[in-house]
Amino acid sequence: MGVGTTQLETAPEPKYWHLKTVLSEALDSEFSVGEILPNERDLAARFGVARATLRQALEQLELEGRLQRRRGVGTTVAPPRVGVAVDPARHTWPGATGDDWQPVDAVRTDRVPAAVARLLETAPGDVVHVVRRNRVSVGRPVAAELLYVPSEVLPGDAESTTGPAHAHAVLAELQTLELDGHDRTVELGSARAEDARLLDRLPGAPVLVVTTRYVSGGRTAAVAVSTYRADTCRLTFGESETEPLLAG
Amino acid sequence: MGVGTTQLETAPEPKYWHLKTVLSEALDSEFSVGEILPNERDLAARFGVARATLRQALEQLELEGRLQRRRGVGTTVAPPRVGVAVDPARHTWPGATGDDWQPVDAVRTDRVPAAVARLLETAPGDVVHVVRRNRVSVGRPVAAELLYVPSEVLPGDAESTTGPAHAHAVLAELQTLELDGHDRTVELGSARAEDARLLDRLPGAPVLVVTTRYVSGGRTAAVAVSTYRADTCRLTFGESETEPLLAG
DNA sequence: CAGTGGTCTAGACCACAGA
DNA sequence: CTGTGGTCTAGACCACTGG
Repeated sequence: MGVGTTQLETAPEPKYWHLKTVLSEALDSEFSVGEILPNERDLAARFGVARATLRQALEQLELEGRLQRRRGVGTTVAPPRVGVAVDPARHTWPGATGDDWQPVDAVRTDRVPAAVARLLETAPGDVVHVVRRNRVSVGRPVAAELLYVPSEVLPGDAESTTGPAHAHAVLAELQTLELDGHDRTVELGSARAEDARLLDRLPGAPVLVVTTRYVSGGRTAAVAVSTYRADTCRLTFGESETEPLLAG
Repeated sequence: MGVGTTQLETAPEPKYWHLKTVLSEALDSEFSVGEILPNERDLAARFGVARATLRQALEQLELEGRLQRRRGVGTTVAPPRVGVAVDPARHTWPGATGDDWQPVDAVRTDRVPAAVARLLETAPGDVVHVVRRNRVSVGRPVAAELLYVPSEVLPGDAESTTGPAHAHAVLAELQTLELDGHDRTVELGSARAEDARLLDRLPGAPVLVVTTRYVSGGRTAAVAVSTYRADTCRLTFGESETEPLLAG
């Protein structure tokens, strides 16, 4: 290489990108999980950048699950992401004994999101039961779910029409059906206000949206839309049922 | 409720959040896929907010796959996310005939990321083949992958040690082994500089990182780290092999 | 070249947690 | 109350695309 050409071709690296790298290495070597970082104003001053630039780096690190920020409290070093099993080896309905979800309540409605209606193949006006469930892992809420079940597919409509009792009733009736199979999609989304509150995050926080379609008797009998915290969760899909391995 | 209490308990909604809602509805009703939006300065002026605030709303919409922004060009309405099958019904090694990946090249190295070394159970200094592969869907690059295969597990070390020929050689040797099973994790990440370039995105762009562990003969024989564009992709995991359904 | 989105600054005020 | 992160502003300049 010629004299002075050392840095040619290198587009100037954005400050926030460089900052992120520096911070990331500092987190590895100089901080331990749970430790609290200096506040944003101090950090920005220390690195000689505007607070907005420093925040851009912190946002990336939070997205990657390295940091956790809480208003009024501070920025702390996040623990490694927790592995959350999404694909139970057993092919069972939601609500089968031993799954990791706790039903909260349920309602009947004839208004479901268009995307869900398309999967359920329901017409406008069809009554659908919506069961809300939460999932907790190691003491922290990790996911919120809305489970949609068309009234048609349930053998006998439960007496209750709302509340926790109705949630249990809908789940119980599902178990009586034969499950032919299911498939799933995973995509990135941002938390709706309601889910954000349950997940202890601000609205718009990044989430992994898992959509599961349950098939019974040749039709889509239920659709579950599960919203996982993207910062703290690593979804695991296991086929080797003997060992946890990647789930650790 | 008493007079004047109508709005109590409502924390003021952030402007960017409200903006996002308004824009989202406008996208549904007044714009079609591929259409180009007014530029950021005009949009900000139209809504009476600073450009930074407008950008915060646009960023969210891009994260959700509603918009696509390109420097020097403009902001366009994104097509619906493309469904990408991650879980082939067939349990096969990467590189089996008919998979959707095209090998690019491969190298031998004794330096692999710590997380990968842990999965492979390799010691520092062990030689590992690293195969780079790309995945294209409907003409667009959707994923980049690094496939790590310890030299030990390959029956005969190929003659070539680098380049496209070596990539094919490593993949071919994998097919001769018996595959016991595999498991996967999915998590949110940000694109490294190299992957970002391949995916036609800026560094740090949100990606879905799929880590697949292939087991053969009681040990982890290979690990694939696949990086999917989170803005344009919806990962599909199918078990009902008869129909595409959710993949559409 | 002109126009776009991407980066960055130096402030300000607000919402929230905890003492 | 103080201190934290969250929101917002009104600028500026840079990097890239396309004609």
